[in-house]
This record gives sequence, C-alpha cells and structure tokens, in this order.
Amino acid sequence: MGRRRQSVTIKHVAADAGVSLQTVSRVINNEPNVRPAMKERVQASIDKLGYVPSIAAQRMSGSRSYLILAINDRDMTIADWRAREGRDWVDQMLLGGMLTCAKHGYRMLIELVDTHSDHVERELGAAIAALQPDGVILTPPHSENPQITGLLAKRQIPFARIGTTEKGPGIALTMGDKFNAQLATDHLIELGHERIGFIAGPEEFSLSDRRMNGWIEAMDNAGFAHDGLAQRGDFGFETGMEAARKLLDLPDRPTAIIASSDQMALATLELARKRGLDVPRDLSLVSFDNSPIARFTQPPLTAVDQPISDTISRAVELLIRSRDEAPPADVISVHGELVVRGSTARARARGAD
Amino acid sequence: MGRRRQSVTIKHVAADAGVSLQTVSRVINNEPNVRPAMKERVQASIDKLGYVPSIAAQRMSGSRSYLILAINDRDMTIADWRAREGRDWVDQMLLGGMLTCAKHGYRMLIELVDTHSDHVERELGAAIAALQPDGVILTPPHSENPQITGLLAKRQIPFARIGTTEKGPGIALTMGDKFNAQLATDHLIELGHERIGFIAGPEEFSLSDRRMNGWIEAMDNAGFAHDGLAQRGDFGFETGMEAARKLLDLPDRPTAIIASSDQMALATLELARKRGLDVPRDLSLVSFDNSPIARFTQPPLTAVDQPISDTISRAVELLIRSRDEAPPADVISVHGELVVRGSTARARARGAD
DNA sequence: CTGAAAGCGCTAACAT
DNA sequence: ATGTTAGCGCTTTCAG
Repeated sequence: MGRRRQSVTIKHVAADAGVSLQTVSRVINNEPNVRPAMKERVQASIDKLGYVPSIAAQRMSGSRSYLILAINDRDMTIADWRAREGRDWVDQMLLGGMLTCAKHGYRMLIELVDTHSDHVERELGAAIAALQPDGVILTPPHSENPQITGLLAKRQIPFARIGTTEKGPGIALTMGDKFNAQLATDHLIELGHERIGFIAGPEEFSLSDRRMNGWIEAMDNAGFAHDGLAQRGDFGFETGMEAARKLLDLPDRPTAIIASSDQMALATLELARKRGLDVPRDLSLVSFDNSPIARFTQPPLTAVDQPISDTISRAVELLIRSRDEAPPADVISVHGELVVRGSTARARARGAD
Repeated sequence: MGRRRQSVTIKHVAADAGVSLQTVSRVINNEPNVRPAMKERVQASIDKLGYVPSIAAQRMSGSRSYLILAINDRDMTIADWRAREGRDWVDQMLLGGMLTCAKHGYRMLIELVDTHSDHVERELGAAIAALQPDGVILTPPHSENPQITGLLAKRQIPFARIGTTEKGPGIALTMGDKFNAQLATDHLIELGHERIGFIAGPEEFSLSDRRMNGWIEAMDNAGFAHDGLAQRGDFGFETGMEAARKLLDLPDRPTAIIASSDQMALATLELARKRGLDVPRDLSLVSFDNSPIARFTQPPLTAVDQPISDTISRAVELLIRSRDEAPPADVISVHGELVVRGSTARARARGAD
C-alpha cells in the first residue's frame, strides 16, 4: 500500500514563502513576535498550498494533540444503543462537544470504558497513552470513580467531571439536579398536589440523591410530609415499575409522582393504566431526561430537560482554556428546565377517589 | 502547564528487556522474525511497564494512524440532534463502527462536512491532513459526491461509500434498498392490497430511486398498476404530508402507503387521522428507517429496519483489511428486514368505503 | 523579530 | 533473528 506522507508540510510553506520553518510555525500558532507583513506573506503561502498541520506531528513535538476524549460507561452506552429506545444522551453530548471542539480546531472522540471492571485504570491508561488527549470529559458514573479521577490527576491531564458536586481535582459540572427536582416539585405543588411521590435513581449516581434532596426541600418548604413517599429504582423500566407499585399501593397514595428517568416514568404510566388510573386526571407524572420518547407517550410527559449539550460544550470550553488559565475551582452548575406537557394537571379535590 | 511527554515509551521497554527498539517495535506489531522466547521477554516488559504505543508517533513514522473517519452531512446531522426526535442513525453508526474499530485497536471519529458548500474539498482535505485517517466512511449524500470520492481516490485513502450502488473507487455498500422496498410491498400484497402508494425520498439520494424500483418491481410482479401512485418527499415531515395528501386525494385512493422515512410515515399517519381514516383499518402504512419513534406512534408503525450498525461494522472491517488485501470491487449488500407492527392490516373488500 | 539545531516516539530500510 | 541509522512534521530550546 505504500506509506502515505503528508502532501503539504510546513517545509513546503516555508520554501514557498521564503522563510524558516520556525516562522511558519509561529504563524500557525498565532504567536507574537511576527511582523504583520511577514505573517501575511506566510499566510498567503498557507492558503495557496492548502496547508493544514498534522496533529500527529504537533503532538509529537510536545504541543497539543487537539483531541478531547469523552469517556462513557461501556455497558450502559451499548445497551442504550442496542435498545433503540430513543435515549439521545450521546447525541446531545456530540452536539455540544463536537461543535465547540470544532470552533477551536479540536476534535472530540468518544471512548467506552467499563467502570466496574478491575482494570479501569489499564483501559483508561491505554486510551490516554495512545491518544494523548488534551482534555478528558468524564460522564457518570465515571465522574466519581476515584480510580479514574486519580489517574487523570496524577497524569496532569485536564478533565471535567459531569454530574457531580464533589470537590476534588478536575472541573466539576452539574446539570442542576437539586434545582431541577425543586422545579418539578414546585410545579406539582402549584397544581395543588400535596402528596407527591418520588422515584429516585440508584445510589451509585450521586445525582440521584441531589434530586431527591431537591424534592425533599420543596416539600418541606410547602409544609408537606414526604415520609414513605420515596422509592428507588435503577433508572430502568423494571425497577421503575416496582417503585411505582410501592407508591401506588400506599393506603393514602400520592396524587403525583416524579420519576428520575423517562424509563421509570414510562413504567409508572404503564402501571397507572393497568390500575385504571387516568394520567393526568388521577395521577400527575413528571419525568427526568426528556428524551424523545417523552413526547410520544399517551399523554406526552411533562419532563425535566437536562442541558446536556450546553454542559458538555461548557466543559470543552473550560478544558481547552485550562491550557492557559487555571480552571475554576468551584462547581459549575448549568441548570435545566421543566417542559410542561400533558401528564400533569390540577389535583382533584381530596377524597374524590 | 508544561509539555506532557509519554510516560512509558518504547525506549523504556527496550531498556527493561535489554533489546533494541526495533525488536520491541516488532513485537508490538506482531511481525514475524522474532523468536518466541524473545517475544515473550519483550511482552513481559510491556506488560510490566504498562506500555502502550503512541498513535501520534506511529503515524509519524509512516505507519498507521489507527483512525477511521466517518463523514456525515453537517446540516442534516445537527438538525437531527437539535430536533430530538429520536433519529438514532448516528448512534447506530457508532455502535457498529466503534465496536469493530476497538476490536482491531482502531478508533472511529465523526466529522461533520457540508456537502453543499463549494469548499467541500477544503473541509475534507483539512480533516484528512490533520488526522491522517487510515480509512474514511462516507454516508449519504457524501457517498455520491464526486468531489469527495475524487479527493479520497487521489489521495489514495481507503474509503467506503454507504448507501450507493455506483461503481467507482472505494468500497460500495448498500443496505438493500431495493430488496427492502420489495419486502414492504410484498407484505402489503400478501395482506390483499392492490393499490399501494409510494412516497419516495429526494432524488439527491440514489437510494430513493432504488427503493422506488423495488416497489415498482414488486407491483409489476403481482400485476398491479402503479401509475400515479408515487410521490416524492425530502424525508421530512412537511413534504411527507404534501405527498400523502396527493395520494389520498386520488379518486381511487390507495389502501396502503409505503413511506421512505419515518417522518414521512408520521405525516401520512397524521393526515389520515385528520381525514378520519383509521390506520390500519382504512389505510395500511409501512415506513422506512424504524427509528425509535416508530414504536411509539398510535398505532406503532410496521417498518423496514435498516442494518446501519452491521453495515458500518462491515465497512470498518473492510477498510482495515484493505491495508493488506485488495478491497472487494463489487457492491456489498447487507439487507434489512421488515418489522411488522400495528399499522398494516388486511385490505378490506373493494368498494367497502 | 527571525533562524538553526535538537528531539519528540516510532518504524522502514538497511545492515549484521 | 536482531541491531543500527535515518527520518517522519512539527515545536521547543537557544542563537543571532
């Protein structure tokens, strides 16, 4: 097949412009200490020849790799892709990440890593050694895996932790979980609901408890009891169904339920239908994620929309910038919003059922 | 920030194992002419030190970059991501592409390129110069853009063209468009339908006509007329609605319609509802793509499922292999299958409406 | 402000 | 079967 060489290199440009390699390099990297006239001449040659630097060579010489690595949980991601249930978390990451990367001449690359395996460090280490990314984006549950954050910190690779509020090395970004849960709860309270159930996510994700705390706080503020009104699922349909069952089996069952994922909301909807409960007449329902299916259910779900794209975009921006300036030490919070659809309605007068 | 160097290099391994760099290189690349004992000793050092080759360095020395670049249409892809309507074409590409890449030590990278712009060549050229991928995957409509295929051919970069049957440089792979359309048509014919309408995709995509031909052929085989029963849309909702309108306005309107995309099928469903036509009682409906929403409509859509993941996986496999062996000259066809759901039913006796 | 020299980590080509 | 040499394209010293 013959080895493929770069067609136009810095050498060609230098020769064409009649300057040294170094001067061309300075122009490419927008360094100071180049006279405008010189810069212009070199730029003209670059444009004329259609020169584009090789990132491999740039990386080799100790400069940037112009690569940002996004690490997703392998099993969960593959399961979502296979299930084809419309979860577009990865797409939203790409949307925010790729576009922002492109704006700065970077590329984003996705890597699937198995959090639970005992060789996480090897897996991640290999990816880093191979690609030498300039920054890494960690999504839950990786964001709180000390093996991963530790490795990155030790190797001094700038990284962002999505969906966590824990202090520590790296840039922490949340999508306002507590705030969002309050938003959802307040919406229901405004509709006159007092007994509002909550289906939390698994403990493995710290955002699960942040959401639950938002609900608790909103309930407390309104002076409503919440004891026994919380159940836990794993974000999936099955456990969501189980949690919903426990809530609806309550003697004084809730008139509204907030589920921490669309799948769990779907399960709740399904169970309500089976029990002859009309949503939203007999039961109001709010879900988290607002993935595409939320719009296609009957009724369409009122849902908390997570600003995934914006958050990843923000992370990329900060990672790229962290080359020159110190990254923010505080947790960055980009909060979501409530999309009101047909699954929530005014609470009926007490005792009406 | 300080330049980051590779922590463990081939030098360290060579020193540890007490051999030359070249020998280590040979072991890494699984080359012959290394005595088993030697190989084992080197491998032991590699494992001990946790060495992983830098792909930048590998690329620099004229070897592979271990990168496969998938080129998607920028506008269409971003529009899909923003719309959040569950189209998971990109996810399915990643599923097939990333996993197969990983199996061979490669990575897949997505690049968004604007087909319609007059600087396609510059855009693509830049991506290639920067990344130096070992292979490129072209998705429609790029697969049939001569500017793109020409550039790739000239630069001698192995590439795959998805969704095309045109001969030419590069590996062509289709997802069996004609076959799939026949499948859909035959399904309806078996249900007793004779007047089967067809909503084709835009001419810009050659697969549009291949699908239409499949329908025509199936209709011909059954001895049914198809004149005036074809309309064209652009895969989107609006034009789908318009096309459906024309078909349903026909004096002797079809009892079944095949739409070349889920969005156009959705539009048809919507129009049918507006006109008081029950699907599938009064109108059977088959769609193409089988994206997640197809399962969540009322009724769920009978749809042609495109083997995107498998096709991309196949493409990756062939691209990687094309380093050593000549790629297949023939068009490779991985065909889809029909997923029967609730939008198709037996045709009612003629004249019943 | 510009240039020359050295080297990043790896492999192809050429010894031995 | 193994080692040596040169060089990929670029940036970082260090000199002018």
